[in-house]
Amino acid sequence: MAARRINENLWEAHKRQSIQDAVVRVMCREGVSAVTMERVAQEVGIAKGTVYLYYRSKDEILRQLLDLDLAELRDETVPAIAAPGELDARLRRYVSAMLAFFDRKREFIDHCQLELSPDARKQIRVTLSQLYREQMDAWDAALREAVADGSAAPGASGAAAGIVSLARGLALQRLAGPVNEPVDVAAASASELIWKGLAAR
Amino acid sequence: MAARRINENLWEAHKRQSIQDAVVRVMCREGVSAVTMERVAQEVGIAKGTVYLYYRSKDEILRQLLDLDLAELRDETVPAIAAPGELDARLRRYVSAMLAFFDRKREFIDHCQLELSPDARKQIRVTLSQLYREQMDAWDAALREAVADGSAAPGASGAAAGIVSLARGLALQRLAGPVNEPVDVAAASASELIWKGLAAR
Amino acid sequence: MAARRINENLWEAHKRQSIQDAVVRVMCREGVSAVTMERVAQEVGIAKGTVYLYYRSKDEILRQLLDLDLAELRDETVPAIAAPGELDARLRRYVSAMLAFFDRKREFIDHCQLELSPDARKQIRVTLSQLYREQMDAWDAALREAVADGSAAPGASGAAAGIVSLARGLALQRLAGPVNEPVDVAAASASELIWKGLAAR
Amino acid sequence: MAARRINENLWEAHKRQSIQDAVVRVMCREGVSAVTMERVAQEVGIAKGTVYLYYRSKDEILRQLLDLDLAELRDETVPAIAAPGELDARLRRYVSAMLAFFDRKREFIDHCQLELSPDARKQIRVTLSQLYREQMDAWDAALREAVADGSAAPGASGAAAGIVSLARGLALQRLAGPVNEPVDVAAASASELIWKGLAAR
DNA sequence: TATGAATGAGTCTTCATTCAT
DNA sequence: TATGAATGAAGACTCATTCAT
Repeated sequence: MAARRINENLWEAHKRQSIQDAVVRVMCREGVSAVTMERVAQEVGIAKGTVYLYYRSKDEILRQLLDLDLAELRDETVPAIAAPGELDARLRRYVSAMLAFFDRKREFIDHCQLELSPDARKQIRVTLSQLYREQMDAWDAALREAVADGSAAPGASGAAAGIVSLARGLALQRLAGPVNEPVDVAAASASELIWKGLAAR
Repeated sequence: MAARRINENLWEAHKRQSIQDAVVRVMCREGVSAVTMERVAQEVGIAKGTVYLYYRSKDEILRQLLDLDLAELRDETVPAIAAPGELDARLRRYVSAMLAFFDRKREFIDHCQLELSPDARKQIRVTLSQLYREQMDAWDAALREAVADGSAAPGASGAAAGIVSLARGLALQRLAGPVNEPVDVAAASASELIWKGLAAR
Repeated sequence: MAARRINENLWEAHKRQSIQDAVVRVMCREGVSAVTMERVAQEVGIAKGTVYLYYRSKDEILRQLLDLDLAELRDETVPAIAAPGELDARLRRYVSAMLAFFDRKREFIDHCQLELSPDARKQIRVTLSQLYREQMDAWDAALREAVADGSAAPGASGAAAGIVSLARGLALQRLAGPVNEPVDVAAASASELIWKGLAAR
Repeated sequence: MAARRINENLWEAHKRQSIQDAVVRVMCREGVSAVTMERVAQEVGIAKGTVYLYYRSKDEILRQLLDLDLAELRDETVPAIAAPGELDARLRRYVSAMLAFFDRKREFIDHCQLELSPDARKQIRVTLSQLYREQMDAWDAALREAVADGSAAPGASGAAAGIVSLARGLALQRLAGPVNEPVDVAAASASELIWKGLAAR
C-alpha cells in the first residue's frame, strides 16, 4: 500500500517533470509565445486537459519552473563561496558554477523572465535579487577574512559586488552567442582578471 | 516641394517618436502585458488605427524601440574604449557609460526582451551580441596597445571579455534592486577591481 | 438465484439513492455550478467512473431527481384534496402540504430548474404542468360537490385555478426569503383568505 | 457635435438592445445552455468580439436583462395597488398586471434565474424579494385603509401576503402550460375568489 | 490624414464521458 | 464491480489588425 503510494508519487513527479521539460523545449525551439497549453500538451504527447491534472494553471507551471531553477542556482553557488580553501580557488569555482548553470539552462533562462502573471514576476525578481544579495554577502565575508589574514590586498573587501556582477555578466554573455570556451577556461581567466588586475606593477 | 517633403518627414518622425515614448511609458508604469495597441494609442492621444499609419505592426514598434536603444548603447560605449587617454581612465569611463545607460532605461530594458515575435527576438539578440563583440574587440585592441607600451601587465590582453562582462553584469545588478550608489562611484570601484586585482602583493 | 437478483437490485437502488442524496447536498451547500460529476462522486465517496455504472449521464441523475420529487409532491397534495372532511379543512391541509414540501426541498428546488438538457427541461415542465392540472381537477371536483351540498357559495366551483395558484405562489414566496411563520399558520391564513374573502358583508 | 454625441448614444443603445433581444430569442428558442457568446453574436449578425464592445462580460448582459425586467415589473404593479379607486377594482388591475407581465416575458423569465454568476444570482434574488415586499407593503396599506372605511371585512388587513402569492402563483401557472384564458378573465376570477371567498353565506 | 467599430483567430480553462486496468 | 487518468469539445474572453467613413 505504501509502495503503491510511493509509486503514484513517483509517477506524478515524472509526469510533472515531462511537462516541465516540454515547456523548456518549446520555449527554446519556438520562443515564448509558442508556449501555449495546447502546444505543451502536444509536445508531451498528451491532451490539453491532461496537463491540468498536474498543474492548476499555466502560471503554476512557469512559476515552478523558475523556482526550481533559482533554487538550483543558489545551491550551486552560495556554498562554493564560503567553502574552505584558497580564496582564488573559490573565486574560480564560483565563477565556474555560475557559467555552468547558465550554460545548462541556456536559452530557457534567457527567455523565461516573462509570460508570468505580474505577481509571479515580482516574486521571481525578489527571489533572484535575494540570491545575488546572498552571493554578495558571502563574498563580502570571504574577502574580509582574506584581507585579515593577509591573503588579499587591503581594499579588496569592497569588491564583492564586482565579483558577482562579473560572474553574472559573463554568464549572460555566454547566453547570447555561441559558446567559445569551456566553462573552466572562461572561469579561470575571469578569476585571474579579478585576482591579479590589469595593471603592470 | 522639397520643404514640404522635409516637413512631412519631420512630422512623421515626431509622431513615431511620440508613439515610442508612449510604449516606454506604459511598459514602465503598467508592465508588459499592458502594452496593447489600444493602450498605446490612448497614451499618445490618438486612435488605434492611426498608429498603423506610422508602424506596420506592433512588432515593428518594439523592434525599432530596441534598435534605437541598442544604437544608443553602442554610441555611448564603443568610442569610449578607443578614446585617447590612460587605460584606467578609459576603463572607468566605459563602465560608467554602461551603468548610466542601463540606469536610464531601467524598467524598460528589464521588460523588453519579450513580447517580440521570434524573428525580432533573434534579430535583437544578434545585434546585441554584435555590440558586445565590438566592445570586446575595442578592449582587446586597447589592452594590446597598453601591454605593448608597458602600462598594463603582460597577460592583460586576454581580459577583454571579462571587462565587458563585468560592466554588463554590474548594469543588470543595478536593474534588479534599488540603486544604492551613483554611477560614478560604482564605475570607479569596478574599474579599480579590474585594474588592481584582489591579490595582496 | 432470485434472491441474488433481488439483492443486486437492492444494492443498486441503494447506490442510486446515495448518489441522489449527494447531488442534493452539494447543490444546497455549494450551489448548482458546484454539481460536477467529480464533486458528486467525491461526496458519495466513490470514483467518478463508478457513478456511470449507475447512471448513464449527469442528465439522467438530475432527471430522476426531479421525477422523484415531483412524484412526492403529487402524493402529498392530490389525495389531500379529495380526502373526506370539511372543505375548508381540506383546503388548509392542501396548502399546508404544498408549503411543507417546498420548505423541505427549499434550496434544492430553488436551484434545480436548470442545468438540465433542453429535453429534460421540457419533460419536467410537462410533468409539473400535469401535476398542477391534477390538483386543479381534484379541486374542481371537490368544489362542485361542496356547492352541490350547499357548503360552498354558488360560483365557487370556478376557483380551482386560484386555489392552486395561491398555494404555489405562497410556496415560492417562502423559498425566496427567510421563513417567518410555521407552515400551519401560513396555511391557515391563506385558507381563510380564500374561504372568507376580503369583502365586508 | 452634441447631435453627434446623441446619435452615438442612440446607436450604442440600439446595439445593446439588439444584443439583449438576441439573447432572449436564443434563450426561448434553444434553451439556456444555447446562450453562448458565439451564438448570441451569430444571432445578432456580428462577430463574437463585437459583443464585448457593448458588454464587458456575459454576466453583464444577463444581469442587465433581468434588471430591466424587474424594473418593468415593479413599475407595472406597485403603483396599481395604491392607485385611487375601489379596492376590488385595484385588486383586479394588480393581478392583471402581474399576469400580463409574465405572459409577455413568458419563456424568458422562466429560464432566466440561472446561468448567472453566484453574485448576480444573489443580487437578482434580493431585488425580486424586495419587489414582492413592496407589493405586500402596498397591499397592507391599502387593506388597512379599506378596513378602516368599512369597505373590507375586519381581519382582511392580514391578507397582503396571500394576494401577492396568488398573483405570483397564477402568473407562474400560466408560464407552465398553454395559456387558456385572456389575462383579464383570469385576473377577474382570481380577484373575485379573494374578494368574495368560497364560503356560503 | 485620422478614426474607431468590427473582426476572428487564438488563449486559457472546465468538465462530462470513456476505457484500460 | 470499481477506478481515476486521460480525453477533447466547448466556452469566455483578448487583442492585433483591417477598413469604411
